[in-house]
Amino acid sequence: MAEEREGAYLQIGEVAERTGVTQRTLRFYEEKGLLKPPTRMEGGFRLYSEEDVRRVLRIRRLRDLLGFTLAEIKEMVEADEVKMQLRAEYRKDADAEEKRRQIQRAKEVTEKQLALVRRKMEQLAELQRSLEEKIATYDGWLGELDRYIASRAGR
Amino acid sequence: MAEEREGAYLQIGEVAERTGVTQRTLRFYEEKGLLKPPTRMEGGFRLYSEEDVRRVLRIRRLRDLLGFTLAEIKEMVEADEVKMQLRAEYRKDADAEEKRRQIQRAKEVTEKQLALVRRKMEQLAELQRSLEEKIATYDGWLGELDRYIASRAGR
DNA sequence: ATTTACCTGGACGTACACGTAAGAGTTTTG
DNA sequence: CAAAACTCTTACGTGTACGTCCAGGTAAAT
Repeated sequence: MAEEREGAYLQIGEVAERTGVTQRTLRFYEEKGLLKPPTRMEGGFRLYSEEDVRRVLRIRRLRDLLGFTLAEIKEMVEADEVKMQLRAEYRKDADAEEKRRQIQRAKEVTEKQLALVRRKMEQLAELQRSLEEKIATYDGWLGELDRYIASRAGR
Repeated sequence: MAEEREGAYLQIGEVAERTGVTQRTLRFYEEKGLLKPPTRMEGGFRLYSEEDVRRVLRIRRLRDLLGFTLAEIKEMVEADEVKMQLRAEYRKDADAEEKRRQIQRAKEVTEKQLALVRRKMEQLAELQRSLEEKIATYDGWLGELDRYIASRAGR
């Protein structure tokens, strides 16, 4: 097996294990632009960082639990890239007006996502309420039935 | 064109229009058991009820906004069927123990759905929080930038 | 009665998100 | 250094959720 914890760089197999996705999925995400091409060994093996692992986990959460498509997730990931980019050159102060426009754009994208998330939460809350109501109905029925069964047995 | 509002029975075209899905999708849902086979005219044309329309809308909400798969939605719809069924013969009292088991089962299914919904809501809340934080960061940057730009203009 | 709009089942096509297999190369281990 | 374990690219396959097209039957309006 591969050496353990070599400087914090992980091969695709270990990333797959840690994130619970297959190697195919990792290559697929790279192909689709969801993961930036990782560094490689001389032989061509991919070397991932812990940051990459976190990103994969985030992608899966957005997909599995929240039902976003990979296209939507890609947008979000790209918005993150912009943020990192801006943060990195924040001090370098190249053309303040241009930077302002970029930030404004990134903010608008984020606000759209937020609006979407809020809509989803409202819908989920409604669904939650109706499910709780349903369970209450079942409990009521069960109680009645149990009383009925008990009364029959008692006779 | 077809007659307007004939006794509250709708043809597939009108249901499609009202629900925003295609006729193909309606037939597909029927094929997959998400919609019970509707009544037909002598000629074979499907006749839907308002109840059917509501069900379609519910299916779409579960799919589009909450990201459930049709298989999951089918389970939910079937649980509803059971509930309707039970409600209908609630008074008829045939075998109380058997009915108890059915209700218990339906309740368990509903509880699983509820647990899933709660997990999704937690994740969404977390995402919401991080998005709000991101926007705050952008706002901070914008404020700084604007002050900088103003100070430059003032000089 | 005929046009016109609508519907039917069946079959093939498609976009998304990967799965799986093949054959060859690379790295690690004994 | 050779076997074992891992990874590489390429390419075709799969399940889901429909879209699209077809030939032909049905319904409503003129």
